[in-house]
Amino acid sequence: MSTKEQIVEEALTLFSSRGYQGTSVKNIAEAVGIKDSSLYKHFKSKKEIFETIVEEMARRMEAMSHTFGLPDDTSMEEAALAYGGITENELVVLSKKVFLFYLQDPFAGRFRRMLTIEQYRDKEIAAVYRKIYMEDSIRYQTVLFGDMIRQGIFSGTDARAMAVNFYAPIFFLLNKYDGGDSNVEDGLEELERQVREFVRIYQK
Amino acid sequence: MSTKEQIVEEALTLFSSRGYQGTSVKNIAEAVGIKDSSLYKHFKSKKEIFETIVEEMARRMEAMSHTFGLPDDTSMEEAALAYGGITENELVVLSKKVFLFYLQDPFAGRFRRMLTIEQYRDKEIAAVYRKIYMEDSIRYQTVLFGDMIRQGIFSGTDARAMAVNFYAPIFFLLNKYDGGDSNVEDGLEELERQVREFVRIYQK
DNA sequence: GTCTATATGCTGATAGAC
DNA sequence: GTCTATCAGCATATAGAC
Repeated sequence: MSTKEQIVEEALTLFSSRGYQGTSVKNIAEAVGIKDSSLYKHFKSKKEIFETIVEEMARRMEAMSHTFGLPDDTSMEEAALAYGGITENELVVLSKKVFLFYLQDPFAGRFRRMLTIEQYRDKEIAAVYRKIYMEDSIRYQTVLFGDMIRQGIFSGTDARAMAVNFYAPIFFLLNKYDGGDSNVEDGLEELERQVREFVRIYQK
Repeated sequence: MSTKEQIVEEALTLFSSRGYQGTSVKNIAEAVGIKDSSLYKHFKSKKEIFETIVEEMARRMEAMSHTFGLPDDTSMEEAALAYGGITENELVVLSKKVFLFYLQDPFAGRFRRMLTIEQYRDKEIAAVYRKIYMEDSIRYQTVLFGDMIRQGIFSGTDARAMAVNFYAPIFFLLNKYDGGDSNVEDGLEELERQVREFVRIYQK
């Protein structure tokens, strides 16, 4: 890994726990193992490091087919559009994948925490945060559940409300099991419970 | 309002948008209209201001009967325990009250934003955040929906999953309509939609 | 309880040697 | 592309006059 990549890496770790203002250029340089002055050969300012992180994440999200945030989110859509529909257990497995991705993916988890911290000081950051974790996710899943209602896999009259009922508990548990010493396995268990309740409610 | 109260007031406003580290003692003093050195006659350190805010909020939350966060949250419980049960419209009105309280209450809204920002840098803050906005809320509502299932107001097998299905969308929309220029009325509309869907799903 | 003055250290950033 | 040296500004906090 190049020094520039290391800087981005360590900066993201620090920004996601202490925040942008709570992290000094010296902190980042020390984590990388160079002097703070050397860091300016790679980035012209602290702000440029932050912007590079945001651009890098946008690039990675774009690389995934939809902004649901899944490396393989097409599997759900394919399942829904295919003959047999999606089973309850498939939905459980899929939800856990989304959950663990946003929580533990080496980049995505820290990035989400960073945006959570920084959203209130900058309108642009707030817009990015809402787009990724709220608007895009809900929009995509609304289409998905709309399809599944039409195919008779689920009952329901309001695909959007259904999408929120599916995604909001994931978002809620993500924020709950986000801290330092919280147990991820408890989170997965609670998530499974919610997904099974979701299926019980909406199944035909 | 005393100078000390003004300091707490202005500090909360600044902490909730720029964060603790992003706010200087001078910023706070300027907002109050005094010199930064004068501020130290009221608080011995910047950290003490922060701690005073947290204690003040804990005191206010305690003053309300339950940590659901409602000034008059008993109304729902009473309704549930009374003869007729709670109507759909009553649940909509109640949800909007909770939503607007956490979003716009002069103290609660800024306090929630402050904890959201500061949760990752300190385990104690994270614990307070989770207790207030997750554990207490869910625990209280689990009891509530358990009662309502027993009384035959709602169908359901898992009161806890039901509580999460009721509260998670509120939490999600709270975070969504939290930013600077987002429209609160849109949030209320979306909330009402979710509550009506909730009732549709769980009504007997 | 406000002010001015001051101490001390850290901040982001630059210049220039190697 | 790393280092040392240096800068001006701002941070938290204290001392002491009024």
